[in-house]
Amino acid sequence: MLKYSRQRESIQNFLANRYDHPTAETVYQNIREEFPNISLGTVYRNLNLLAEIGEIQKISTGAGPDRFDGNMHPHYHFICNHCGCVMDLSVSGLEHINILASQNFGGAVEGHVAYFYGKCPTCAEDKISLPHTQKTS
Amino acid sequence: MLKYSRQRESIQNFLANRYDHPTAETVYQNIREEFPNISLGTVYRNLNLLAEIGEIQKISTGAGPDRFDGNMHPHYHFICNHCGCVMDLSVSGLEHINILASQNFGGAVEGHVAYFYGKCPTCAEDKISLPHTQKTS
DNA sequence: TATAATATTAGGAATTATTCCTATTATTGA
DNA sequence: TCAATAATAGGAATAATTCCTAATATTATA
Repeated sequence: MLKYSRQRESIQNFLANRYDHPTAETVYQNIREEFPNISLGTVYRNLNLLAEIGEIQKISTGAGPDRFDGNMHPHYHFICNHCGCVMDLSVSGLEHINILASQNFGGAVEGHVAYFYGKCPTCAEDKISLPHTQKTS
Repeated sequence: MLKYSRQRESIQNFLANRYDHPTAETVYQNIREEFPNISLGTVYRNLNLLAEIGEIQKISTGAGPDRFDGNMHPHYHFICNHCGCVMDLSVSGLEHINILASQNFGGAVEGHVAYFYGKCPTCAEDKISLPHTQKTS
């Protein structure tokens, strides 16, 4: 049985107003301004719980720590190979991708995740070769 | 400049003959039969290096350790929510997915990864609710 | 073939990211 | 108001991976 907690509410509100897919550590640092004694374990527990009940999304990019996304409208993610930033990406035409994947497969395809890689708009535009600062914290 | 190493060749050969997407630890345990003194660090270094030069593929499922795939023919992966096994999945009709993702995006989409989730053929067939043994090692 | 340059290794320490443990505190239903 | 129990803080523990260093293997070239 789920009980209300001020810490969890604060974490969810924080994510609802961010569009940069922060890590657990970044969430922790920010929530500490309101709850100076909150522990990193509490942040992780609530992030995982919120993801399980479908209030937020967990993004495992395969490089670096997991990230979290408060935007639950259907969308994909783009990860810049250059600066490492993670951006929202709406892609239409992929509505039937699970059905495509089911062809010639004996099991049941119930969902998918997809990450797109390349150069983000800022890095693509830059003439200089230094990656621009990653917008993370 | 890349120099030949017997350990790296052995790791690549091992993966070329496996279809179960082993973890670094599993690779390590198996390569130890030929090289009893090989270190886990060497296994990781070579797996990452082989992945970088495109000889093998690294699979980050988001749960548990990374897995490695010696099959470089274009294909996707399916991860069973029930038993955790990782299977190859060929999906046609996704050839233009990077172009779709590029619509209304200022940057450059150069690639993507996608993982499909659900019940593998074995688990879908099972009447009992216990997950069947994961084929990992 | 011998030598020099340097890439790779073994072994283990260190780091990173995350989960787990426990006594205390907060929430909630009765 | 009280009892049941979910959630927390704080920190230890774990899992996965990377990093460090002296020794070894590979390779280009003399």
